[in-house]
Amino acid sequence: MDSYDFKEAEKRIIKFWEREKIYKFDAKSKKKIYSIDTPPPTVSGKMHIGHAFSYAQQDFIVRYKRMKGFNIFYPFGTDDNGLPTERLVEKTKGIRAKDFSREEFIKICTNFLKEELPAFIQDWKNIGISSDFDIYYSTINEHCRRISQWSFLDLHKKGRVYRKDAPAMWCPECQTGISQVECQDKILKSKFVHLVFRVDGKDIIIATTRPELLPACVAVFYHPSDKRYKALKGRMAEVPLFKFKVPVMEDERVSMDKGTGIVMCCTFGDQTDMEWQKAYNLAIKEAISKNGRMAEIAGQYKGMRIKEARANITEDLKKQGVLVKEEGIEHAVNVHERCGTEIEFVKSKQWFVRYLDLKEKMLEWGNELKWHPSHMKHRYDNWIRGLQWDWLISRQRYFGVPFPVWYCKKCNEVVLADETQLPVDPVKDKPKKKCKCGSADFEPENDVLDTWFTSSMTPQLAIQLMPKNMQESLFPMSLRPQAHEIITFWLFNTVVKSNLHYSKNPFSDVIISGFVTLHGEKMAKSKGNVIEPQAVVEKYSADALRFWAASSKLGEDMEYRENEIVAGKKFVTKIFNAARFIFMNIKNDKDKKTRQPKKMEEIDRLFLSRLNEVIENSTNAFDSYEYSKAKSEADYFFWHVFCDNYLELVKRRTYSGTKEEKENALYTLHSSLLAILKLMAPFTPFITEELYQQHYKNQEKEKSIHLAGWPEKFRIAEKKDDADKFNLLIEIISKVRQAKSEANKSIKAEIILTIEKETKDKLKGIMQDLTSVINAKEIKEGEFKVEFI
RNA sequence: GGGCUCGUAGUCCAGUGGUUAAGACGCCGCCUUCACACGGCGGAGACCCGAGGUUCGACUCCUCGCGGGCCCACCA
Repeated sequence: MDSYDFKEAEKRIIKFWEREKIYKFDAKSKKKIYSIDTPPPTVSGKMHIGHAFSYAQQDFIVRYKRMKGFNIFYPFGTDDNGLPTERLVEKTKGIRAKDFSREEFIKICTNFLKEELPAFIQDWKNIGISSDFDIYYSTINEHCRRISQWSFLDLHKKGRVYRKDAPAMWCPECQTGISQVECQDKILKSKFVHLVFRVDGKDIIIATTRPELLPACVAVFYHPSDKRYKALKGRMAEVPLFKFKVPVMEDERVSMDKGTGIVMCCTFGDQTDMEWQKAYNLAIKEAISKNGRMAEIAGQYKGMRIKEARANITEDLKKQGVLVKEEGIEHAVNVHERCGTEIEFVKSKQWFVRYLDLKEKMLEWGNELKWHPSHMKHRYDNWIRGLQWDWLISRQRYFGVPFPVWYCKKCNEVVLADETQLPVDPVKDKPKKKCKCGSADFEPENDVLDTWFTSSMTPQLAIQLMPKNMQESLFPMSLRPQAHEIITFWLFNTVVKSNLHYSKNPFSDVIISGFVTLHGEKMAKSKGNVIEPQAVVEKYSADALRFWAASSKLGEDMEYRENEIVAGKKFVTKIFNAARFIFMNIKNDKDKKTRQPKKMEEIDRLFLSRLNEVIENSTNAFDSYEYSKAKSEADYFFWHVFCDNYLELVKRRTYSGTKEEKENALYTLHSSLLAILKLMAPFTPFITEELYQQHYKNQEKEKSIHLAGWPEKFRIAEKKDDADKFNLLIEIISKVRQAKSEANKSIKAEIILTIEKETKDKLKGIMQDLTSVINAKEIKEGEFKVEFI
């Protein structure tokens, strides 16, 4: 074969891996298990380059562990119960979720996924991810709904979930509660109005952009160190227009330089308002109701839309002379990304997971994990320290895992589903028993669970696909690989859930990958700066893509440059050609010398000694998750030691050496190439598999290089000054090449070389190799000199 | 505003309390019987973001800046 056709080969090799079940988890094996809590990618389109980058990085580790002899449990799931999938379906099908019943919409989504998923998952296969794709879950399927609902029931049993009235983000236009991901920042024009509040007959001026919230005002705040208002502490302020009185209080959350430095607090104004309500146990007043209109307490403004009320109230404030100043401003507000409407906080009944009391324990759980890189733990800690609320898990969406809950119409009692009937859809199904009060008339819970509530169960989602007797040995898992921006969501929630359910951490090690940037920014569809990995694979091969991904350390973001991928492609070509040279000289199995010769040539010994160093360094690097170091060790050795020097040194013997010399050379070439292939197999699984299949399969036990053992050091007699001797040889070769280049001579030009006697003595045993590689007619003693003939 | 992180040749990145600061891409020059021109060899190219400090000595440790990024918070 003259050249390597990666397009043909990679397709063929993927099929080979699938057919031979190379990556199958062996449930019967006695080998030690290494299990991975694989991130389930969100189904919202195609695999993007960031996916390719981080999944390749976790795959390096997994492939290494597999070669190290572990029984690998590497499942694959897709996260498709969330809003992104819902949105994708709506977009692709041109429909709107709210026009369907939940059951209908779920059916549409499920069918859609059934069609789209194989192509979606194929992208992961195409970049050589070595998951056992038969261990598969989809976070919306029955299996996952059952586990997610079980989780809810279990937490309920443990007293960890509760339902209560709480402010929720609400879109008055769409009339639905929304989650944080549905919010968007938008710069809007607004008016800052300065209003007069009266305190003990004195006027104080308060600025606000929301005069329509005046009827919900419950207090006014200033900063404790603000001397202007210090005297007012504990007094009552009279709210303009509405004429009721609220206390003047101090709190550090006020910024002295904003507005007039004194602010009104309305229970559902914004986040801070709600914090104050909670902190000082202030009254709860609702100015805006769910339909987006003014509520009862707005008096004459009741029933008006928000903007209408704002205009009317502003007008009336002016009339009464209590509006002293009006200034136009621009500020960022949260809007509903679908309709652009400003988000309100509205009181409604929501389910929560109670966990604020566990902050100390959460920090301990984090300490018990082994973080790679270690600084990523700070993000976890920092998030916990800043936690202010219990986990709100209800979402007013359609496509998601329903709460396994009904409410008794007669006595309002919460009725839970029975574990045996999971998964349930309360809208469609009925409780197994009557309510305690005897009634059988139930109201279903319409909300669905936060998608993180389900994805925080990924270890169980995967493990429970296995036979019961296996499950215990798979949990906790060995490794959680993921990206850093979701430490506070996915990782945190998984750790919490696992500890609440099972009183232990879900995994022991965590590896955090960075992401791909373009011009310094994270690649994202919304920024329009995406590179499609599919196109990269098509043009340069999956090996090249992975080779590039291996050049960045864990946790480091990397700037995308197409040129870097070229280096990977060159590596593939180079190793193919190096193998071609070797096997040009080894025509058949008879020529293969797999046993180490009794009397080894000095140059071979020196070379293998150097290779041993690489094997050791590479292994150590992998053991501490430093795959990029492992890769550069092997890559450097292959290119600069093996190809640039050793192959040239050994040519004399392979072309014109004695039988013994030749056999010795071929042994070293044959066995060192295998070691190099193995060292590179985690990174470039395709070309290494191809060469293994072509040249090594017959003599090796395993049917794939990826099942073959990780290379062991060669058993040779190593001496202290081996490295010095080898480096000295290479240094001289390099100096001769330099001289030839400067003289514009061919690299093969014949020369007479002069070197110091001392140097010559040091190179005892390898002078003949030196002579041939530089094509010297003679090597003299004296000051270093290169003469052309 | 808070936390974390990064800042090394035109570009992407290695790296260590004392090195001739590594490699790759790009650039320039030379080299074609004998694995590879999808190549080889050689070369040019870096006051290691800035200012202080610790030290006999810092690109490497500390402090403060400046700049990029991510997450969180804020958005009266």
